[in-house]
Amino acid sequence: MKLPPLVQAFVLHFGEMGSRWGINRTVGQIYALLYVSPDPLNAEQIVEALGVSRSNVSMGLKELQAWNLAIPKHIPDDRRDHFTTPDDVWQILRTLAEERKKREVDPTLSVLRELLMQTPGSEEERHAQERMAEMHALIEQLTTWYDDVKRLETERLAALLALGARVTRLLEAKDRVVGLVRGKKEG
Amino acid sequence: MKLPPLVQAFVLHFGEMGSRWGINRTVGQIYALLYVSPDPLNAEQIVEALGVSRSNVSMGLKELQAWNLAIPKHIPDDRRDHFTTPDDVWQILRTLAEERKKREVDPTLSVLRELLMQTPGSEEERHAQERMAEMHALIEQLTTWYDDVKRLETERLAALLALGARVTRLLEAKDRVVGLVRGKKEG
DNA sequence: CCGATATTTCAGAAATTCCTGAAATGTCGG
DNA sequence: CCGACATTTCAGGAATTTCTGAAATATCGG
Repeated sequence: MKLPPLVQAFVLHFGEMGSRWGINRTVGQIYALLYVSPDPLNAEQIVEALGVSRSNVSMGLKELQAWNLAIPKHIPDDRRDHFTTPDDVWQILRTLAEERKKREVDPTLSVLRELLMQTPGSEEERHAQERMAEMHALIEQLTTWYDDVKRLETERLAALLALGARVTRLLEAKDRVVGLVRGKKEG
Repeated sequence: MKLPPLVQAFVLHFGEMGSRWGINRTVGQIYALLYVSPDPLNAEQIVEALGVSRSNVSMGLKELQAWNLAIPKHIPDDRRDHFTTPDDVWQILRTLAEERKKREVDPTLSVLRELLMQTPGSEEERHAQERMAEMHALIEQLTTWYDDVKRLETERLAALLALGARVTRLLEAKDRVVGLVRGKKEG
């Protein structure tokens, strides 16, 4: 691997973290490389930069495309496919959230739904189902919130994040106002 | 593995999902089993229920304890350790978020900070560092929000979730009110 | 301190995942 | 249709992770 030290450190880190993120080392490294690269890269360039096999790069790119984290970019007068990552980090965040939800949450949600349909055949099963219902309710609430929030434009989303827990103050303020208005009407 | 069908299906699912969640099959299965079990279980009972080796269960329990997802429960007049999962699903959510952040986000944040301190030695490195700065800023913003929100009591947190994207309406309403008040003062 | 029981450690076997090189397939200009 | 190049597929070897059984360690009542 021959890369500027800064880039190399970044790429190696993504390789190492790969296993924790549920991707393999090469995929992590390819992503990191594309992310910091000023221009789209073709497979051969990635092979040279990372020192891995051509076929490994091919598979890695395929996986990144499946995640929508690598996008092919056509370069005029060049037959080879070139790839970049989406450049807006907020878009990357959305993509990551969407894909992880799809892979890590949705299957469980669907299994839970299925199991909750069944009739328990014993007290033990009844209790288990109750616990599954709790888990199901929580996941439903989270995904509903997520489906809602993901539609916000980036600017609003950022504003919401910046506000953080202070939104609750706003909620309280709202409640007070509502209380006031009710008081007026009724009083 | 001899378990009621409902429980078995749940346990097997968690085992299968394990790899996507960054834990191994046995750990997933142990967690699932403890989660739906009405009473704390000891290692031997887990061995019987799952049909895996005693040592595997021992290691699995150790890992779950490191995640704060299995807690030892002393049963009077019994030397053996018994385990449960935290029973409040919201608490489980908090624990999961905290642990995943610690394992999957913090290391990257710290690497990014370090790399951003360095002086780029080329235009390529300068550009890379710029991209890293974008990523760093996003992660900082997310973790700041998270650190903020995680302190909320469950009830408020749930309220916030239930509100979803509608908080933005509240934000707009607030802006209007502020505008009104300003108008009054100034007019 | 002893014996009984519970738990942990750990080396190596088993299973899984990752990576490679070779061959197959695809795609383009001429 | 051919030749040149680009990409993908895939069998099997390499690396890593998971799991087991045996041995070591820990803990308790007596």
